[in-house]
Order: sequence, then structure tokens, then C-alpha cells
Amino acid sequence: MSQPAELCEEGRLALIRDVLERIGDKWSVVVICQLDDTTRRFNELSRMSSPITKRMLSATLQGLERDGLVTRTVYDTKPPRVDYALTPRGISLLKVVRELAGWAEANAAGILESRSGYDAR
Amino acid sequence: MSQPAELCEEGRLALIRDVLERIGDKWSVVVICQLDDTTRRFNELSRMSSPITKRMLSATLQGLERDGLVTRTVYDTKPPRVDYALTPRGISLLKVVRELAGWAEANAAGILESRSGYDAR
DNA sequence: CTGTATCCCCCAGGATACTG
DNA sequence: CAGTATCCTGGGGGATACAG
Repeated sequence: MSQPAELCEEGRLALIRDVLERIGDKWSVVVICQLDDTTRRFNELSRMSSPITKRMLSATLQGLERDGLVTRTVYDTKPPRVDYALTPRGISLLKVVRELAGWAEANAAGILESRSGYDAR
Repeated sequence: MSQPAELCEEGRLALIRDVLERIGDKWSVVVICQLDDTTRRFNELSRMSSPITKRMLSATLQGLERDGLVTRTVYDTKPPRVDYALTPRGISLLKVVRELAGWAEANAAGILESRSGYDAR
């Protein structure tokens, strides 16, 4: 009787929240974007992601690896070297992130305007 | 000389983070989904979003209104009545959220598998 | 019915120091 | 170079009571 609203179905909302907890943290998206296309080493990511600490970079990468979004390959040379890269699943996520980016760019100005209107009231 | 990597450009990453802070909080997406298509009253949203507290619902709605994603219309009847609905901008965001939902559904199984593999190691 | 005001706890994540 | 181990703080968000 009520509307379909399939989107609101419990499990579906839970899934969305899951993704958001994955990419909604402070650094995951940044790291994923830096891994776009190429493989990168730990320090490289550290520098590119600017004020991230090693601790958080490490934690972020572990989370992403756990979910099968990045691969971690260790070469036991001296000094040690570790490469990170996106998996196919990570790449597919990056595509969704691009959608997000598109929406953000298209609406940034409007949102800022809306905010100042709201605040000055 | 280095790769284009337009996606990683500073401002662009900042925009993405902005969106994520908007929809990455605990309740925004839930509320937005419940507003899909129709206008809803405060208590209606409160019940539909299950264990959300009034405090958080109020805060979430204010945030969404501030960004021009939902409208708030007050009828001064007795007892009071307030209706919330998505703005066009909110609807456009909902579309992006659907993309997210699609990705989540398509990858949920794989991610769970990847996790258990990672944890059992 | 539609909120606001308080209090309070927990933990994401920063700073810093140390290790193989 | 590539991390781990500790310590510590801010604020997101729950519970509860009150208000128009």
C-alpha cells in the first residue's frame, strides 16, 4: 500500500552506511585517489597525502586491503620496499567516487551560497 | 611531466571531503532516503529512521536545510506541523547516493569474503 | 507535535617516540 | 624505508529532561 521506497529497505540502508564508513573516514578517499592508475610506495603516499601521519596512512591502507580494495606487495630488499595499488574492486569504487566528485563540483557554489544565506538569518 | 591526476588536485579532493562530511555522518543518508519522493513530517521521519533521537534528527535536518538539500515548511496550526522535503539539489544528491547503493550491493558479498579472508590470517 | 538544553561517554585520529 | 607502540584530546552522538 505505501510507496515502494525500495531504497529505504533496511538491508539496503545498511549497505550504504557500510560504504560510507569505508570511504567516509578522513583519509580513504584521498589515498584511493592517489592510487588512481599507478602503484605507489608507502612514503610516496605519505608525501602525496600531505598532512597524513604514518600511523593513519598505515591504518587506512590496512582497512582498504582488508576490504580487497588495494593490494600490498612486499619486496624484501634492503631497504624494504612495499607497493600499493588498487584492485579491480578498488578501481570500481574510484568510479563511484568520481561521480561524487562530479556532484560536488556541480553543486559546491550553490551549497556555499545556501549556507551563507542560512547563517545570515 | 607527472601524470595529470586531475582527480587528486587539491581543491577537488577538498570538495569530495566536503560531500563526505555531509553524507558521511550517521543519519543524513537515512533521512534523505526517507524523503525520497514525498514530503514528511518530523515525527514521521523520527519513526521511519528508527533508533534516531529527536536531537540528532533535528541536527541532521538543520544541516541538510543549511546546505539547501531539504526544505522546511511550518504550518502554524495547533498542534504544530512541519513538513520536510527534498529540494532539487537534494534530489540530485539522492541520485548519487543511489549509485553508491548500487556499488554497495554489487560488492557487498565480495567485500565480506575479503574481510574474513584477511581476518583469518 | 516539534523541537531545545544538558550532561556525558567513547573513540577517531593527531603528536611523538621507537624498531627492523 | 616502512611501519608499530603509546599517549591524549575534541567532538560526534546517545540518554534524558524540559518547553512552546
